[in-house]
Amino acid sequence: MATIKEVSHLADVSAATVSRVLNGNVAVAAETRARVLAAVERLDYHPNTFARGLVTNRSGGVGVVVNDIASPFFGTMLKGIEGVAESEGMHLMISSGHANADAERNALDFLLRCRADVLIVHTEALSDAEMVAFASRGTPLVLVGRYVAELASRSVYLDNEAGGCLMTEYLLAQGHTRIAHIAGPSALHDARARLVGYRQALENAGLDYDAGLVVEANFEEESGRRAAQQLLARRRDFSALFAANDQMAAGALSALREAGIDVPNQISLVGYDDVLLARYLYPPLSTVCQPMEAMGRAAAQLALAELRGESGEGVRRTFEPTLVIRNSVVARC
Amino acid sequence: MATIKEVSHLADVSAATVSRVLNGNVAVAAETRARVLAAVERLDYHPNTFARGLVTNRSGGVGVVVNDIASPFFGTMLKGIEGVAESEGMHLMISSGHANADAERNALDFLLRCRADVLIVHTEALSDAEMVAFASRGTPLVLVGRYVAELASRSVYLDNEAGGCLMTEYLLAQGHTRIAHIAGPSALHDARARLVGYRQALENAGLDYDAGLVVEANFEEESGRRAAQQLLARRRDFSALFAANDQMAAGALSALREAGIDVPNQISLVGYDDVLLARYLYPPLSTVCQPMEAMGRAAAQLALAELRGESGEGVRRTFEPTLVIRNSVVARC
DNA sequence: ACTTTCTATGAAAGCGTTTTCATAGGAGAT
DNA sequence: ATCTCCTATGAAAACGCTTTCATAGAAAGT
Repeated sequence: MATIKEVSHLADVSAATVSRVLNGNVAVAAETRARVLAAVERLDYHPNTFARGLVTNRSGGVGVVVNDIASPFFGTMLKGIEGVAESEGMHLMISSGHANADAERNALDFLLRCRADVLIVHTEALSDAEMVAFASRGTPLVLVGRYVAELASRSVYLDNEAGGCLMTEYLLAQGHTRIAHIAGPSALHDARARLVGYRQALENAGLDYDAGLVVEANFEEESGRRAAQQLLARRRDFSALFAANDQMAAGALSALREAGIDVPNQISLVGYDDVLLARYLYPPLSTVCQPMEAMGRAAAQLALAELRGESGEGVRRTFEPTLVIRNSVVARC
Repeated sequence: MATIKEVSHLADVSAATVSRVLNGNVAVAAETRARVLAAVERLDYHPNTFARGLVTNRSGGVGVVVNDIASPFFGTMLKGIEGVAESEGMHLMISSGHANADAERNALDFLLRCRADVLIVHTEALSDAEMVAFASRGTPLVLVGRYVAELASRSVYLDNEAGGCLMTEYLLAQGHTRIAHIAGPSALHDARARLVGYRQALENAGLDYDAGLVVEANFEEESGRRAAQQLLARRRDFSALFAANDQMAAGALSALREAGIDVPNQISLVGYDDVLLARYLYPPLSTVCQPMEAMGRAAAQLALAELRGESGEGVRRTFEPTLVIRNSVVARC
C-alpha cells in the first residue's frame, strides 16, 4: 500500500501538499494539484484510515443497533441507512440488541468503543433515561422507531397510535363492531401505542372497550397462534381480528384455519407492518405499512447532519402509517 | 476519553507496561498488572482503535458483501457471521452488491479501503477470475454460497446440485413424472446447479428431459408468476412444479390460484431456500432448506482462522441441503 | 562471592496522516 | 523603489498506541 510520502516524492511536493489536494479545502496551485493527482492515480494511493482517524477522530462508520439483523423489517431499514451512508463514503457497523437490555447496552458500548461516528439505534429494552444518557456521550445518536421526548429532535418514528386507529377505523367502516385484538408485548412502546389507537378508534365510534377481546402476545408467529386459540376458547364472538403485527396475524391465521374457520368469510383478519409475508398469506393480508426504508434514510440523514453540526431541519422525523388493503377483510352489513 | 498515558501515570508505570498488560502476551508482575487494571477500570479506559490500528494494521472489522441486506436470506447469514465476529470483539462492515458486477466491485473496493481485516463475500456477478484476484490482495477472503475451484479451501457453499436432485427425487417418489421447473437466472451458479440436479434426478429415474417443462426466471416473485403462466399456456400437462426458490414459488402459487388450479390437489408445488415465507403460504410450501446461519458462522470462522494464520481445518465448508416437507405436495398413484 | 542469565520494566522510535506555524516569493499599494 | 500583504508551500508537531531495544535488579550457576 502506497503511503502519502511516496506520493509526495513522486509528485515532488511535501506530504502536506498531498494532504491538502486530497482534502481539498486549502488553495493549491492548479499545476501542483494536477501533479499530485497524477501521482495518486499512478500509485493507486488510498489514505490510511487509521492514520487519518487518529488525527481527525473520524472512523467513517455509521453504528447501527437493531433488534435482529435477520428480520426483514430491520433489513429494510438497514437498506435505507446503507444507501445514504454509502453515498457519503461511510460504512455500516452493525450490532444486534435482541430486544434485551443487556445486549442493547453491550451493542451500544461496543459501537462507541469502535468509534462509530454516529449511532442509529432501534432499542426496545433500554429505558428512556438510559437512551438520553447514551445520547449525551458525545457521539451523535438518532433513535429510529421510537419516540423519546427529551430526544424529540433525534427521534425518527412512526405514529403507531395513528396506525392502530387507522386500521380499527377501517374495520369499523367495513361494518365490524366486535373486533378482537392481539396486542404486542406491553413492555414495548410501539405495541402499547397500537393498542391505544385501537381503543381510541372504538371510543370514537362510541363502542365500549371489552378487555375480553384483547390478548397480549409477543410479536412472534407462535404466540399469535396461541393468542387466537385463546380468543376462540373464550367464546366471545367477534367478526374481525386485528393482530398488532403481521407475524402474529400469520400465526392466528393458521389457528383459525385449524379451527375450521374461513378467513375472511367468517372472521376478517388484519395485521400490521406489511412485511413481505403479508402479501403471500392466503388470503393476502390487509395490513398497515410502515415506510421502513424511508425511515432508515431519514435517520441516517439526521445523524449525518448532526455530525456535521447542522440542524437537520429539512429531514422528516415522523412518518405516517398507511393502510394496505388486500383480501383478508369482508364487509359486514 | 482517557489515553494510555493517563492510565500509566495513575498506575505509576510506563505506557509500555499498560500496553503489555492489555495485550497480555508479555510477562508482567502480578502486582503491577493489578495496579494497571485498577487504573484502567477507574478511568474507563478503552484503547483508541485508530492508534492501535495504525501500528497493528488491524481494524477489527469483518467486511461482508451481500446481494441485498434487506433479504431475510442474507439476514440469516449475517446473523451467523455477527455471532462469531462479536464473540471475537470484532464488528461487521457491510456493503451490498446487488448482484451487479460494478456494485460488487465497488463494495469490495470499499471494504478493502476501509481496511476490513477479513472479507466474507457472496458475489454473484463477478467472475471467478476476478474473485481470485481479490482473494490475492492480501486480505483473507472467504466465499459463501459459491464454489470457486481456485479458492476451494475458502468456499463455504451448499451443494445446490444435490438440493435440486433431492427435491426432484422426492417428487418422483411421490409418483410425479411430469415435473415442471422454474429455473433461476442461468447466469447464477446456484441456479444452474439446481437445474442440473433436477435433470440428474430425472435421468437417474430413466425419464427424458423435456425443455418444454422448464422456464427461466429471475428469482423474484413476479417472475415466478409469469413463468407459471407461461408454463400453463404451453398446455403441456404436468402434475408438479418445482420453483428454484421460494419467492418464485410464491409467485407461481398466485398464478395457479388465479387460473383456478387447486394446489396441491391438481398441481403440487415446491420451492427452494426455506425462507420464512414458505411456512406461511397456503398451502404451506414444501421446500429445500439451506442452513444459512450455520454457513455464515462457518464462513466467519474460516475467515478468522485465515487471519490468524491458521488453516481452519476443523471448519465445515460444504453444507447439505435438507428437505422440508409441508403440505404443498400430494402423492400421485 | 562473582559471573551469567532471566525477568520486569522504561525510553523511545515508529505507524501515516492532518494541521499549525513559518517562510519565500510575488502582487499591489504607496 | 520600498513596504505590505497574500498565496502557495514545506517543516515539523501531534494524534495514541505497540514494539524494539536497553537496562537494572533478582535469580541462578559456579
